Parts: sequence; structure tokens; C-alpha cells
Amino acid sequence: MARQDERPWPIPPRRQRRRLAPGPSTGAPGEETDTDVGVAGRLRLVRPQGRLAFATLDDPSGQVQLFARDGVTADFEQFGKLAIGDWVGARGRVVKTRRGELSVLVERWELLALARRGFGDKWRGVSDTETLLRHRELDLWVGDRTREVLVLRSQVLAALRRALWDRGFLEVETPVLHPIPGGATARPFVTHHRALDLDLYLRIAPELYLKRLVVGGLERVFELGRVFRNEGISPRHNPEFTMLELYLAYADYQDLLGLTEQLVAEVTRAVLGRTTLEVHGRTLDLAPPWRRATMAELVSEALGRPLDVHSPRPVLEEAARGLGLVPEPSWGPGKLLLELYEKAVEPTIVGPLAVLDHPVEVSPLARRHREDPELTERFEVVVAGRELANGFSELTDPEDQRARFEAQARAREAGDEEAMVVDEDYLWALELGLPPTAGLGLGVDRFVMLLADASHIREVIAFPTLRPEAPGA
RNA sequence: GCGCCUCUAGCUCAACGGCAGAGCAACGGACUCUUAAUCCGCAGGUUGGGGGUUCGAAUCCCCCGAGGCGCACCA
Repeated sequence: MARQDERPWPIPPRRQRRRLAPGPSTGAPGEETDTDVGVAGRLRLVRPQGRLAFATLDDPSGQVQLFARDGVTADFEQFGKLAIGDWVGARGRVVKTRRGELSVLVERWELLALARRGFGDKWRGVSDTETLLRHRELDLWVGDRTREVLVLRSQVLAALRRALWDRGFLEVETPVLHPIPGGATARPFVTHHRALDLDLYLRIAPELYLKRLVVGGLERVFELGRVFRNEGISPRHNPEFTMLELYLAYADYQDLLGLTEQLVAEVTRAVLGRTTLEVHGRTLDLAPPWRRATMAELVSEALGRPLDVHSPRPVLEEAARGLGLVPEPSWGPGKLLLELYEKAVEPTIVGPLAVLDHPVEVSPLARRHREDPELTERFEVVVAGRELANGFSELTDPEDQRARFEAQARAREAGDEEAMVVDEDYLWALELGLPPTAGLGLGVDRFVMLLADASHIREVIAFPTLRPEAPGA
């Protein structure tokens, strides 16, 4: 077996690449240096020309030209047969061509991997969206944007973890397979455990398990993980997506909103170096403090008359119809107010804006507001018309929680497939005592979309869910 | 889920009721400073799948499949 330093390409490749970089402005065209370097990467272009050959070697850190010459380059004949997409390792001296291009005059080289499949049109590449989505490895190499966004995503994840570790949060992992789907209102995926002969659900949220950890005495926890919702696919929805949830004992929603502001601004600054964003040509600033307004205030402002959860039902219904909504009999005042907000207010928000005090009817896991039992101590952070995060003072009273679950269960009976189910294990845990706690959920994919100014969620997911290709297609 | 649009060579696209074509890639050849190298040659297809109308269908109609856009649902 060859010793490492006898291989034609550098180990690791990246270190030697940097040694090549300093020269480009200093050397004169035609100059040959004594600097010996090794490079490795994938060929983007090959230009054989008789007893010379040029190839553009590409890797994430840049591009370098390989310059092969008959009599200098080993196996010159074979070098000219290299093709776009082949992986090549090469070693030689740094030179400048007569045209002034910094190059490696190849002495030894090796084919590291053969591209048996074409990489599309030399100039235009592959632009068929379907092919690119189904073969993201091709997309990654052909399109810079794809790679940049995935790098950004990784930086966001790292910055989130760092920010939370710095604040004493413990990262935990809770089950993905749930006997009862809970923690959110959404339709779940169902699967089956053979040995237990038991239906299990892919989690729609880690919330209930995380709060059970707080009951157990872990006062600051977070989980950064995949959740699954059996709903439609759209530019903003993938069936599996990444959510950050964190729980902070001895805190209420106001404290948590402050933390959320810090966290979002800190991560944005870590990744982009600034807190301002361009979204659809508009500039907004994620630096705290964010504007705060209650849902009732926002709805009243938008509709030009005072409305809240205590408004007479017919008044709310009429307002809903006025916006083209079709109120269902099962909707209470809280649901009506939420619908008004989502229709008339949310899409118009540039933000960042913290929407406060959601109706208790639509917040089955949030603590009742200290000033109005029909509301909860809850906030949603909205940026560019989309919800980025959702936080609230947690409901810690097991009696109230049982009543909320039962209300949800009734809605489920009435046909609402997204409504929750009574979770006895969770109630059992609450009966042990959950200290005052505030909890936050943040859609990581949405956050990355915002920072990358991406209009489709699939841009920020390496392998978005697609229907399998039809056999005949 | 619903509506509209798209699907032709490996890739990017023409042909729009009358012999399926081009550029790039591939393959063979020429070329010692190229930058989407250039030049010569050669090959490449159940026109997404199935059915129908027609003397004749890539083209018109129907069904199916996948994708895109919009709406709905949400994070």
C-alpha cells in the first residue's frame, strides 16, 4: 500500500489548496515556480488541445486550472480523455500560463472517480427542476445557490445550539415514535410496531415529552429535531421539517419573548454578520426590541372597529363573512378571532412583530392570561407575513389541562381530525408538579428561508419530499 | 386535495396535422497556451405511458403518471 505522501493528491486536500492561492497577482504570465502542490477535486471543464490539455478543477473552496503537457505529465494520453465530472487528484508545480492563468503544471495525477453519467449541457448544465430535485447531488454540484443555502442552514443550526448552550440549556432527544400524537394540532403519520402489535405515530411535536423532562427537574432543555405532519406539500410546507423547542422553568411568556428576540438576533448576526434582511425587496431588522401587539388590537386595527374574544358572536361571525370566510358552527369566539387575524392581519405583517394573547380556545396547552381567563399568555413572532416562532407560559394545572384535552377530544369527535387526544401520561406527569415554565417552538426551515431569502422550503431542505417517480416516466 | 400549465436525443431547446431537427455532451480524428477552445467526422429517439380521431398525430381529443405555478392547511 502506498504511503500517504506518495499519493499524487494532498491529504488533506484543502491545506495545500491554500498554498496555491497567494500567487495569482504576483507571478508574471509564463512564469514557472518551484512550488510543488497537490490538488484534488472534480473537473468542471476539460480542454484538450493536441499535446497540451487544460482542465478546470472545481471544489467548494474554488477553482484551479490543471495544465497538462506531453512529456511533463505522466500518462498524458489518458489525461486528455478526462471528462466533466471526473474526480481527479494531481500534483505538480505552480505556474502561470501565457494567458496569465494560475495553474498546476501536472506531473503526476490519478483518476479518483469516473463520472459514468453526464452532467448535462457544458454551459447551461441541467435546469429541469424535477431532475435537480430528484438528484440533489447533481444540483449541489451544478448550482452554487443550493450549496450556499445548505451551508447557511448548517450555520444556523450550529449558532442556535451555541446560543442555547451559552445560556445553560441542555440538549435532549425525546421519542419520535409516539403512542399518542400530541403537542400540536395536526394530522399525524401512522406506523406500526410489529413485536408490540401497536400503532405508533410519528411525532407532530416534542412538546409534551420536553415538559415531562422539566417536571423531572431539567430546568432548561431544548430539542432540535425533525417533526412530521401529514398535510399538504406547498412552497412553505414539507411533511417532515425541523423544529426547535425549548423550555425554561421559572419564566413566563414575557421573559421568553425577550429570550426569543435575543436568540433570533444573535443567530442572524452570527450567520449573516448583520440583523437586517432583504425580503421580497423590503428591508426589515430583526434586532430587538420587536413591536408587540395583542391579537385583538391587531384585528380591531385592521377591521376599523373594536373586536375581541368577548365581542358578541354574531358580530364576529359577520366580520368573518365580510372577509369571505365561512364560519363553521363549531367555531367559538376565540376561533373566529383567530380566523380574522389570519385572514386580515398576518399576511400584511412585515415585522418582526410579536402577536400576543391568543384566545384560550385555540391554545390548548397555554396558561390562561392572568388578566383575562378567555385569553392565554402566548405570543407568535411574525416576520414577512409568516409565523416564525410560537411561545407561551405553559399550562401547569392538571385539572385545567384535562378540561382542555377533553374540549379537544370533543372537537375531534365532531370531525376535527387535527384536534388533540387526551394524553393520560402527560396529565400524570403534570400531577407530579410542573413549575412555572415558558416554552418556545421555532420553525428552523422557515428561519433559514428567511435568512436565505428563499421562497420555497425545498430550497433549504437537502432532500425534500417528492412523489416517487413513476416507472413509465 | 382543487384549478391552470408543462413533459421531444444524456443536457438545453426547435418542429404546432404532412419525412422528428439543432447546439452542447458522448464516440472517432486534427491541433504545444486553452478559458463554453476550435475544426473535421460519426452516432444518437417507443416525442412521459395508454387509448381514440384522421389517409396521416410530437402536434387534436380522452384516461393515467410525474413536475411547476396558484388556492387551501399549517410551522
